Amino acid sequence: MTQELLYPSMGLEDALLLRSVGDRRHVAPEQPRRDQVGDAPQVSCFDLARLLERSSRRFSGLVAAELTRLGVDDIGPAQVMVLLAIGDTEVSVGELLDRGNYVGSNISYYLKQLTDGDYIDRVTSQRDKRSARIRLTERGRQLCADLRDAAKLFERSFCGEQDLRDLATAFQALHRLELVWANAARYGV
Amino acid sequence: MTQELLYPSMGLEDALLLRSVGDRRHVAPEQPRRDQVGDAPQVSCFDLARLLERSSRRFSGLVAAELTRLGVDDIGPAQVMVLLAIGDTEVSVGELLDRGNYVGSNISYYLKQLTDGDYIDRVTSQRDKRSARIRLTERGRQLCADLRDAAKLFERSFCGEQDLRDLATAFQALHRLELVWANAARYGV
DNA sequence: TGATTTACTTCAAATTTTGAAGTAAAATTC
DNA sequence: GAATTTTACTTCAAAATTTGAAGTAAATCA
Repeated sequence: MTQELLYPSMGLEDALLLRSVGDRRHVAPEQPRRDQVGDAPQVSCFDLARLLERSSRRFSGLVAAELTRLGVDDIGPAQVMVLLAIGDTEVSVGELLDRGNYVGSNISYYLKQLTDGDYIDRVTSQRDKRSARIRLTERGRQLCADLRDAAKLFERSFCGEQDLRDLATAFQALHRLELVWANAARYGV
Repeated sequence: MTQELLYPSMGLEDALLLRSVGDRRHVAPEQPRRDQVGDAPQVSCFDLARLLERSSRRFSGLVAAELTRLGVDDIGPAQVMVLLAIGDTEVSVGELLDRGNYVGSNISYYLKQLTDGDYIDRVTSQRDKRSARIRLTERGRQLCADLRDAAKLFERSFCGEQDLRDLATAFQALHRLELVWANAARYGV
């Protein structure tokens, strides 16, 4: 996410020794409880959920900073997420709703901003005129590319092999859990 | 998260076959790109970040539903997260800020609501009168307990062994990544 | 054909988040 | 030991986001 390589090869080992933003006090998220010594750490879905939120906030902060650096000031991290959710292909609003688990009116709101900022194009589908087909404009594509570049650079400078494996691990595990939660929303709850 | 066991032993295998909330269309989040066949799937931090958001939203929905069932209508999932972040011990506002990576005024706002709803107690610390000491009231403790019970029940009914392992895996991996991101915010960016 | 459903959008209200003060108590500096 | 700075918050108002209840227009169904 950064282009200024102040600490080109800092890995997590160092990260663990560092202080949080602003040096107010050190980063000390609770550790998951261990029920008995020797057990695998007990993680509740709440522990995980709070970590999800915290990580999201953290990441949004990074994106916001990168947007500032790129001189983009008409959209924020939330809109960027939608942009990235669209990807290279043409999608319908409904697809986006599912992809991000958004609410309809919410996506509409974001799409309006993205249209106003000329990041996306909307064309009504010919075969179903209720449905809007959405894709990135050149500007949108460029922004995504810039962000991806920054991310690549960031990964190379701040992440080790292990971190990248963690990324994939977290993704897979979380993806499975999300399905369980989606389910619970559908039934159960 | 649920107490109605409509589908007592539904595992992820089944989940994969199910439709999303409202049956509008099926759950089809993009898969991470594979650069080459046979490669481990390439996951970018954006892919992960969007998954984090989506999962959070999904989970918030579950908590909201559970709150409704419990007859709690003066606070929402966001406040619950703060409540859970407090835990069994007495904490300062600053500690909470770090735990959830919140902004100061934001936590203040939540704490006010939680105080109004009698979920927490705030006492000014004697040794540092600027600092507020915060802990759960009986009501707060009870709510947390109820939620944890619901989660336990939910886990038992909806999650298999693999899911629980995933929970732990995701937590650990994400925890590491969060540190990298925290770092980037501190330096780099 | 008329009724219903789907795929969205709009709008207004409620909620949440941010940022720029402000306050009061430590801790530092002079 | 008085003045300054820093810390640990709170408050307030503005901005951003989210929700929910319409509304519209096109498809589909009966």
